[in-house]
Amino acid sequence: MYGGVYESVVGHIRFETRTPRDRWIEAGLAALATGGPDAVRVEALAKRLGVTKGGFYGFFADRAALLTAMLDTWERESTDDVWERVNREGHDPKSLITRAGLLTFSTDRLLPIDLAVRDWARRDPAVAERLRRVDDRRMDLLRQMIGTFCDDPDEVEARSVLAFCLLIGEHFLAAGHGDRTRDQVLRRAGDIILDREPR
Amino acid sequence: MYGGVYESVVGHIRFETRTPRDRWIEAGLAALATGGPDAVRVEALAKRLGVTKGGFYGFFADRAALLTAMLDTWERESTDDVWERVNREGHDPKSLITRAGLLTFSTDRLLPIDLAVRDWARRDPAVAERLRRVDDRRMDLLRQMIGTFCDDPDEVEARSVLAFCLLIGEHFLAAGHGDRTRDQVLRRAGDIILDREPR
DNA sequence: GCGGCCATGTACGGTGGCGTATACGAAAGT
DNA sequence: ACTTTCGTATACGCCACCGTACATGGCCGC
Repeated sequence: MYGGVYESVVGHIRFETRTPRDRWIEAGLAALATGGPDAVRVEALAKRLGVTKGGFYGFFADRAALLTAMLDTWERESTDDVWERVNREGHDPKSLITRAGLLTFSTDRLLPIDLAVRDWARRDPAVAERLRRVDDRRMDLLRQMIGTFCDDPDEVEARSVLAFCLLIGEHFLAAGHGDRTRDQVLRRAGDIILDREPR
Repeated sequence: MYGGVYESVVGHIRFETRTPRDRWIEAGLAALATGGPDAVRVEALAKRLGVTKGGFYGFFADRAALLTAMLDTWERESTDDVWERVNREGHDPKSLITRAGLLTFSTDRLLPIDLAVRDWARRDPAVAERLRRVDDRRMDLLRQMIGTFCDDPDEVEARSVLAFCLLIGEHFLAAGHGDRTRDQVLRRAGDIILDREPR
């Protein structure tokens, strides 16, 4: 029982692959997002992909290699995402922060992975280093935008951290807000960070 | 080779216990803090405690029962901690927030557990419900204190969430701050949240 | 100091996951 | 068509962990 066939290219040789390397990585990231690093299990991914683990070890030396590859693509996609966000939306700094999804953290795909990686980074120094690279880029973006309407560099840094922590912490905060929506509260919090009149 | 003996009391009967229930829970929380829920493994805890798992199943029906008991004590200690923090330190709201360790999140013991529980809650609804109870209490405290110098209830809510997210998010943020210390930036961020002049 | 109690040690079966070895089978080239 | 190639299925040994059954040996009250 052999499934469909997908194309891959290595060097100049074109050959077919039923479940290419990328699909393993994709499944791995999905598992990471749902259940953390410990949920990334070769045999479980195989089952989810409708195959056995037979082909896995042709692409990866072992489970650790998959985890590394997953982090590679996550890091790349995440930084690309930051870049794309800046170019896609206009250049008005404040609206860029809120509208471009810096307050909603854009993609639904990357967000759960991001949160999982953050927790993972607390235990694995190698992951922490990658996360730091990604976070540094995002912070640069925030500093740049907040710097357009705030002169004191210390204050820029403080407001940037505030923005970032709000974006992250929101997803780890379980409390309710009475009659208000989480979104309402977040918008108002954004007004404070951006030193803007509430609408 | 039998180790030391600890006392326990159930009903009116006093008996000895070498590794009482509490010690299993304690070890479980330590493992949770270090490696997440998946790291809480009966045999690993036993090894860490210098015993075998023989006695474990006298205290707990199974691994799940331990996890529940762990969450019980965590929830109790966490809410007690909030209470104690209010009473221990003075009653000046702003200094209470920063000094009482709401900006340092007090105990070194509870913090790592707290962070682990937060990630855990994203996957387990039962954990999420417990976390919500704890967070609601903390948010109440924040609202109360911030309400002493801020009248607009919407703004109180926003600033409270901002404070909370800063406390949590800080530990999930990997970015650096150039020359500045994380603490310096946090203090300045606190100034913004508390609408206070920077010192 | 004797007997019982009870936490612990020991041993076991079952499960699930990792990584390896080998056979199979569909394409693609010749 | 025959062969090569390469992903996949299958089967295996290994190990870690769960939960159970039973043996063991300190404390305790007597």
